[in-house]
Amino acid sequence: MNEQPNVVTPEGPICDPTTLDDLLTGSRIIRDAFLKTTLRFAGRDTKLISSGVTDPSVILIRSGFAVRSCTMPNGRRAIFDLFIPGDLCGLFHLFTKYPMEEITAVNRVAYHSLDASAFRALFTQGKAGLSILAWMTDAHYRVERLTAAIGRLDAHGRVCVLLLDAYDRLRHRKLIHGNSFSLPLTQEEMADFLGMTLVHVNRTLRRLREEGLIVVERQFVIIQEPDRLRQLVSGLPCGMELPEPALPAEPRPGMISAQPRYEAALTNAD
Amino acid sequence: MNEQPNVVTPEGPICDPTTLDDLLTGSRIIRDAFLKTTLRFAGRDTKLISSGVTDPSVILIRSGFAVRSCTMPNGRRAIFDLFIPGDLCGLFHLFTKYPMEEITAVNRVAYHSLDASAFRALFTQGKAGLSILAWMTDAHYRVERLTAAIGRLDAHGRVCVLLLDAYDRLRHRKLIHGNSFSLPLTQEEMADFLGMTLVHVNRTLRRLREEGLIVVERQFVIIQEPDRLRQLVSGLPCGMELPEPALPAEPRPGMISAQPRYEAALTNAD
DNA sequence: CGGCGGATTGAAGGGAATCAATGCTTGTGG
DNA sequence: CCACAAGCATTGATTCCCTTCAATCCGCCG
Repeated sequence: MNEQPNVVTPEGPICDPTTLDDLLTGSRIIRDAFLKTTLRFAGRDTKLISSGVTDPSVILIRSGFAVRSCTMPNGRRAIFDLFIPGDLCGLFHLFTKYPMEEITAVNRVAYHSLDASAFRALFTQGKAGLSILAWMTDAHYRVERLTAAIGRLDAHGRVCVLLLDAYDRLRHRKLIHGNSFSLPLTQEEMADFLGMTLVHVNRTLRRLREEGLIVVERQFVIIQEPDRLRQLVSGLPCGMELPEPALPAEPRPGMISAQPRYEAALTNAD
Repeated sequence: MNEQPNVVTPEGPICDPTTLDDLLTGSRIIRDAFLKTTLRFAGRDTKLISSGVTDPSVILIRSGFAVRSCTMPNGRRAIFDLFIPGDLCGLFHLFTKYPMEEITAVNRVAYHSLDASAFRALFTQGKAGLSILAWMTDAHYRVERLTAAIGRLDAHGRVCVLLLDAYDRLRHRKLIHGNSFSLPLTQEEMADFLGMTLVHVNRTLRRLREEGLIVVERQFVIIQEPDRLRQLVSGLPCGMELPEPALPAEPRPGMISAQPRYEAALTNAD
């Protein structure tokens, strides 16, 4: 039943170099299309895409965080994905006239948006289609990873997955460099993400702090033992670390200093 | 916090008619490409796509069931998706050289397969690309629905989701017509799907039977109160009911009788 | 007939939810 | 500048759903 040993994937799942190159090209086309649109802003808890809206659009996040979620009749909420700066969201609304899910800013968010038909047009432009596919694949892996975590890990493990994943994604996108970062999620939001309750998230965070694994204080996270964490959550499906074209540093001038400070990059705080 | 009433989506999320038409055209191209390849067979517990394999391919299921899953170091398994006849699987392996996940037959499965590069070629052929996108979207909705169920529903609700979804998908594909069908999953597999234990799946099934909602006996399911069930699990993200071209009825001659029997269609049993 | 995989059921324990109260920040208005 | 309220974080006590462990049963196949 457990015959297969931990097949450690060598450097993670990644396709061949030529395809990687195509993906980068495609992503540039997409990025440029978004950058031509005006930059918009949304405050905390604003819906970037509402549930039930007729013609949803696709969004490129420039700064800030957002989540994809839905609320059930009993009032409980389930969060499926966390979007960080540079992410494309709403890809899965391309064919749905009335999405059940919504995308909400957890933060002050700066973004560009393209309506579904304009985005579908992109699809036939050179390598852009391939890139869209890759973005969707990436998003899909994140949900699968989450599903596995919620279904087969206890509270301790789930919180580790959430924090470690955020850490890794922010690092991969070069939005942070050290071992700490700001994560503007309330404990209730973490709970909705991980299929737990606010109270239990709190207790679990305390335990993690006592164990010296991770410190979370206010909305500031310090990853103390990345390697031990990574070991704890091994075996879950993992993403692809797609190549990504850099975004022009910051939407608003004056925010970019010589060495980018992550607080500025992430939360648009002073 | 719970201000939005149950926005019942009128007839489910579906895009505009012209796009629907394009999708159907695209799906036909894809279907034909698969049908040109030889038909293969796989027995129960055979891996259609193994984890860690270098160049995974895409598969069209002709008959039988399969699951997408991964096994964690502690020996526990998580199942992410259930594939039924007519499904495309392995779409999310297009860019991953070493997938962590595997696709396993839960049944005797007949299928066609195309390797990743051949499938990627399809991508640029007319509307096929759009169709692939739609297939991925559909699969994505299923996992999100599962995530919400595991995270925010109790055992009772989760089992309902699993059985009702299987029922709806089989019906949508016209593989069954009545209110009963054969579902070749063991209780352990259901447990891995729903983030529960085998024992508790069993108890929950008993409770459902006692309540007169669903009867599951051996691998045969009878949906007794579809409407009450649907109400129980409302609020979850729901799929799109894509238009699909019909597949030629049965891979092996002699299995198709005047009125198709679901046992034959689903399990290849005599 | 014996063995095996799957299903079923019981008893006991634990992890997480629930209920409830208190503290801490932050922002707002007097 | 302070008071107050609102939202979030923290902690305790209790309950219960689900897991774990274990035994038995059933149908099937060699």
